[in-house]
Amino acid sequence: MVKKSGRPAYLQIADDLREQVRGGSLAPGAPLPSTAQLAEQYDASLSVVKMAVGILRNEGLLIGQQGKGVFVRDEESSESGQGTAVDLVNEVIELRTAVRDLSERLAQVESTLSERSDR
Amino acid sequence: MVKKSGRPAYLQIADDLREQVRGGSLAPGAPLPSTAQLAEQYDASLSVVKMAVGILRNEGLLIGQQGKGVFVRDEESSESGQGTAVDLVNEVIELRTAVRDLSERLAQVESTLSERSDR
DNA sequence: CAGGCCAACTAGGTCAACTATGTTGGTCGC
DNA sequence: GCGACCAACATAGTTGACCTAGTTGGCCTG
Repeated sequence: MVKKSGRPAYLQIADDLREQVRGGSLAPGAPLPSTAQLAEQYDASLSVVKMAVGILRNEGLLIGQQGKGVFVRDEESSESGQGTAVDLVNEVIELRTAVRDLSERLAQVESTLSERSDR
Repeated sequence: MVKKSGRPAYLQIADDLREQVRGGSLAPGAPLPSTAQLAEQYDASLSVVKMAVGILRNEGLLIGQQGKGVFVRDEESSESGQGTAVDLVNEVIELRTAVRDLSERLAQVESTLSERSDR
């Protein structure tokens, strides 16, 4: 990261990675270099790399798996945070099923708890 | 931040602030407490507060002004592209984090229960 | 009184170190 | 061969420090 623009390093790295994903140079499902390797590659500290990855992880573009690595998200969506309406719809569908799942599991747990505490 | 959920502190703080904005307890244009005050208020380090603010800043919900403070985005301050869609996006983001949080807590409870019934 | 300087705040960025946790591969003893 | 163990590596989270830069208000000098 030698670019001397006023733009902070962690944003430059995030931009670069985002572009690599969009450009196909990092295919969906493919692993990124390790944090340490990226740090060396961009000539930045571990912290700024972790920040950059954190942003893209927050945007849903990357998925980090502890102990294994960071991977480009496959499946739908991608496209940066504030995406199209289609992304939003998909997100809502996901959330709806997630809520239904949670409700069922909660009911299960609750009944188990009340049974046990009753006696 | 004393909540003992598995959710990391910087996300809990981000969620809380996001909710305060949506709930109107932090009006558009209003300033947030200083970083140091927030850190004390949440009983967290400066770093995690800065991280939380950074996320919301990245989401466009907050606007930081160096030397002055951090303010809740004021409707049409800066373009921010989609206008009304931003509200929906924020709502979805909030729901997503809420679901993730609940999911983790449920998983915690479930594993505790199954452990206990094992013996 | 006016102007300028300075100290005390603010946010933002970067770095280094530590902990926790998960994955993987190799070695050692049986 | 197989299981237990262990070392090396990975992400993730947290903390504390240091530096930059903008803003504000008060104090002091001319």
